[in-house]
Amino acid sequence: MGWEGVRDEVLRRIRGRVWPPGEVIPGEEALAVEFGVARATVNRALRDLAEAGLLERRRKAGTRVALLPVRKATLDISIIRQEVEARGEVYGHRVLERRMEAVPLAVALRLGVARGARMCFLETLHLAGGRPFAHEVRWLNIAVLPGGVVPEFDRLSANEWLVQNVAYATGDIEFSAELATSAEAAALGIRAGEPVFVTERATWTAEAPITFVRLLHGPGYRLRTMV
Amino acid sequence: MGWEGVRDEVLRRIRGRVWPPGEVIPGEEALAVEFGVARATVNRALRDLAEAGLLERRRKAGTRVALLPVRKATLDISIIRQEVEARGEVYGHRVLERRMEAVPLAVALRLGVARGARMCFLETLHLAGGRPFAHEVRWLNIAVLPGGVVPEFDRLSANEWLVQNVAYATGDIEFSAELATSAEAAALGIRAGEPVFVTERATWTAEAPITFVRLLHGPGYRLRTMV
DNA sequence: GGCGTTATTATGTATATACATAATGACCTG
DNA sequence: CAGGTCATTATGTATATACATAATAACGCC
Repeated sequence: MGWEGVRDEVLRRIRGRVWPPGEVIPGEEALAVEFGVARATVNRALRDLAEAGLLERRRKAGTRVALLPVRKATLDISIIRQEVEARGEVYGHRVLERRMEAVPLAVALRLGVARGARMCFLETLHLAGGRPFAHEVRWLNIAVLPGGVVPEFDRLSANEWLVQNVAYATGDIEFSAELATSAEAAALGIRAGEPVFVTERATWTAEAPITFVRLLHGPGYRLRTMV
Repeated sequence: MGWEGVRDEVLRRIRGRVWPPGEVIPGEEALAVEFGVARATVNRALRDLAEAGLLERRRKAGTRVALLPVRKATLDISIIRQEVEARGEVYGHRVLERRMEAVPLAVALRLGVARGARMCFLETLHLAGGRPFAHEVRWLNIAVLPGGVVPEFDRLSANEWLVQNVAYATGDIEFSAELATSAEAAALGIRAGEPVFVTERATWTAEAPITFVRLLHGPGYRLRTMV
């Protein structure tokens, strides 16, 4: 039995309430003997379940089944083109606006730059099968662009361009529900006052902020994940 | 240097484009020699980065920096009470409805039960500091309840009760933006036509479907995650 | 009994070694 | 040269062993 086998058997016992929530399960050594594997193999299996939030492990105290399991769902944050193509539709995008602009206060706070700092403002419409799929508003720190030159983004979307040309970065993401403004509705081809699914994402490296994006998906859009 | 040290150094090289996207990085053996650690230690570090979506690993082909990194953001799916208490507010909940009902077609499809199957219908309001926080509509398979008896859910919310009394389960989650109906708006204390953040979650075990929940958060609610 | 110190213990990590597995690329054959 | 076969190779996993670490439990002192 490999580590996945051990994991599945432990999972079965948790689900089957052989080991109910809150209960301390046998130690790695004991399980290794029971399953006839090395302790390292048991460790790998239990570590995996702990990372998934089903077990809580503490040195000396042992391993117990999580009382209130904070399940961890993993979202795949993909590039919009991938998302559209995964639906079997043809991807396209149009740059609506592209200029230098002082960032709004909210964006400045989110990215940690001085208020009034000048960044590249981009407004883009992403298309799926020729129809509006998502409306994007983005502020981009030109300091991180190689050579300080802002590309046209007419062939490659800013998202994709950044992924391929700027260092891998960390960031945070916020999802919310809002009402489309009339301008946003017009861009997305929906009526004003219809609900939009908003994704806001701030990205930065250790050295500098990179970009803040606000992405709007029209009614019917669903973000899916498995637990 | 431990495995986290190796991971951080590799991450630094990826971010610093020492190893640009698409490039094959040195093999585990070579890195182990360079860093002065065992191959298992390098393996642990690279595996971690691969799980995060930054590296792509294939036997024989080697390890390369992801060209289009599908970043994996982990959402912590917690119990609503925890979420409210994490905001420093007092949690409460009220059961609005509780009856047996034939499931709507959409729910039947989502849970994989026969259309028209009878399940327990629950309508609940979650409160934060006495004010409406989320509106919950739930269908619950009574077959999975120990003894087939439906609890009152007046002390413990259905969510929490299920976590503690029914086997750990798998499921899927969908997030979307919708407009509140007048009934929903009334329950949440908002105006009809305001946008709501919708979380729909289906849960089941290998044996049977457990529950389908539709959770509505009013305007201002934000789902946050880090990448 | 209260409180700080120490011993114990389960998990965490590191290592060398060995073999398994999958995918590539070279080779061989028709 | 096409196409299938096989050797090669990097990662994947398993193992025994050793030591590190954190947290508890036991101890002993005042």
